[in-house]
Amino acid sequence: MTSSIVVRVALDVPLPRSFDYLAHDANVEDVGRRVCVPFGRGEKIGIILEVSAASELPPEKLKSVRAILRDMPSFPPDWLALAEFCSRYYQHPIGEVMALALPPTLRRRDALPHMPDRETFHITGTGRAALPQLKPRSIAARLLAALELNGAMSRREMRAVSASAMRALPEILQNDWIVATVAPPNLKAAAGHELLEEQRQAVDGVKQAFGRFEPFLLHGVTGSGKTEVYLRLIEQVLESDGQALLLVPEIALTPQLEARVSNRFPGARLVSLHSSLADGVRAAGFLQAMCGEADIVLGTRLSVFTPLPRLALIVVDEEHDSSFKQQEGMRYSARDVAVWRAKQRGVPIILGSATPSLESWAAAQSGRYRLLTLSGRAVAEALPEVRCVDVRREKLQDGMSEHSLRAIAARLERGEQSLIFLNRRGYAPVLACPACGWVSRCPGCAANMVVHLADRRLRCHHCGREERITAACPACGNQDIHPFGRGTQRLEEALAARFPQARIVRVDRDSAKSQPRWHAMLDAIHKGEADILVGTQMLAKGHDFPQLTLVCALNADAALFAADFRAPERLFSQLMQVGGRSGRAALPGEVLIQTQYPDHPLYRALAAHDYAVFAAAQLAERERAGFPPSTHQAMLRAEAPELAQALAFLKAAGEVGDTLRTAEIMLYDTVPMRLHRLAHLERAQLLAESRSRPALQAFIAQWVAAVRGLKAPKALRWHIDVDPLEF
DNA sequence: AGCACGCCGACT
DNA sequence: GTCGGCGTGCTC
Repeated sequence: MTSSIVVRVALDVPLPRSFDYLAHDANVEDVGRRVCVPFGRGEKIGIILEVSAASELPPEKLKSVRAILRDMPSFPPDWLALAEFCSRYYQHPIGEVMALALPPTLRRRDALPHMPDRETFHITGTGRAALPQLKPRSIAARLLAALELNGAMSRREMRAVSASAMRALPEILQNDWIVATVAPPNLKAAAGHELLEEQRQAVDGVKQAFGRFEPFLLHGVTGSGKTEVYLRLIEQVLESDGQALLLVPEIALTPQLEARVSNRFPGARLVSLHSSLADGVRAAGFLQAMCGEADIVLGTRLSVFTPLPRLALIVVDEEHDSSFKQQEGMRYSARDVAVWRAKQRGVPIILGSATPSLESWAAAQSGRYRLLTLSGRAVAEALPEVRCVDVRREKLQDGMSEHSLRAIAARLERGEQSLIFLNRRGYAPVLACPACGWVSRCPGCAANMVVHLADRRLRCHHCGREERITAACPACGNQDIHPFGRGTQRLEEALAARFPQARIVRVDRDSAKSQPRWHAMLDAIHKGEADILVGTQMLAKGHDFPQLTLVCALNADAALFAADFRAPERLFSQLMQVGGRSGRAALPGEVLIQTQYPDHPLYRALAAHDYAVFAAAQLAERERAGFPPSTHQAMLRAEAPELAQALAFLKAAGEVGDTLRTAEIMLYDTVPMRLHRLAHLERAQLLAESRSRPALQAFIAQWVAAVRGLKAPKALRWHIDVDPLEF
């Protein structure tokens, strides 16, 4: 009997299992290594999960690995465990989880990216002694001579001596003619702001938790100095030779924060990671972090999967932001994964927000997270005054109340900026024919196509379809068709007509299409080259405009009575954020909310700047209605060309679910999604819910396994969304 | 997901 | 008589 070595390999295929291969030369060191294996008729790169003596499968079924890729270190056990946790928790195949966690370059058999050049080389005594004996024109001789002359050189400088220097390098190093040294990074921080008492307490609180797991919720309004708290703690982490992971919601926000971090720690090795990076850069950053050569990793949700051997602190900034939740493939929440990871690694984690997610807030209320509060604005400014403008009895002018218009006019006179917040881009939400009732429906989606008058096009904001606007009604030929409703473009037009002297800047996804344009706009606003800003929530995030003293919110009410139970939470957060833009400098700010419900508790809480009151009311309501966080949910969704197909599949899934569920599990009826058709696919969903997370986890594991066995039309797609955000 | 094999319609 | 439709089954 011959002894065999078997490796268990995770492969990027949508199958909920791993694959065994024979590997004669594998050893335990290879766990976590990349491996090239034959699969079907092709070959794939996978990751070795386990090395063992035997397989469950009969030996004749096993193929042999092509090669174990030993060109980089193995992924560490904690990284493998993280992937396995995600696979289990989100019911997603392990190979796909790992593929998603890796930068694309490492999923292929590509050459590894060039790492930053931090080594410097010096000639040794042996080298000096050997130099006269070498052929003078040889590469080795020229390199040694250059090193003798210059003292120390980097790889790049050595390449300048001879293009083939790198080929000669291994031999020269082998002979001890030269030594490589890596200059230690300078981890000294530049001076920060003076801390307020609350900031100091927050910093001290987290400091005491270094070296063990403790989750903190850092609650502080815009301008209260959360970032300074993070920076102080990162400073501490760097001093004790740790790595810090800083997660942020969006790329658009990253450059600002990145600049602030790198200015603060000019000598630290900062890696910034997000999906729009070039493959090589991303892989290099990932490897640097993995080799412990990066001190700070700053990135969007995907960077939660970066291996960090010296991890000492995790920060999730704007933790309530929905962009931490991936909305396709494995629908993970980077915030939740980060908390798990902090626990796994025994490090503190800070979730920071002015308007925490109700999940995090509830955790802080129950004592599971420790609450740290920054109640004042660090720069000693008053919070803006928030007022409701009752529009019930008023005839609005272009969607604006008299009061709002006068407030804008007053700002114009004083040379201050106003911001009009309307969370609806385009010119008008729909084009319609009053004669025959035709409306600009999207043929692929259960939605209207939005009028974009600037380029005379209709656009579906869901699937991206575009059409030219015709002069006459496509149904009846009537020449008199109109845009109905109001978007930012129309608002901009109306304001321009009303305030011809004002410089108006519109900020939405259309006007700030490209990164350079977006930055140019921000810059212009900053320099005071704009009087009125019109925009969507794009304006709400992370930018302060010193001359801005007025924010008007239009059309906020829609979210008050929306079907989605999270709509009020989002509205509160949005208004709080956009309101926070105003009055940050010496000028007091004012926020006007145009509403039909001036006494609504949400607006009252907002006017009082009282998130806690709002959150308590919402949590009570959620508890009453049995919504998260008092319950836990998992959503099974299906999409197919025909709604009946999606419904039938989910109905079958519901029936197997009923046979598997315990009394702790509630299975709802299958229903079409609110946007029931998207890009020609009909979509439906089925909700599973439980007060017990373990019970729900146990149930969905069985359920998904059973659903995988269900037969479905070829064109039908389905997925499970654990802890869904969207309904 | 790919990619095979496998049985029934309109084409050189 | 074949090229090809996508149904179903497998991948260590």
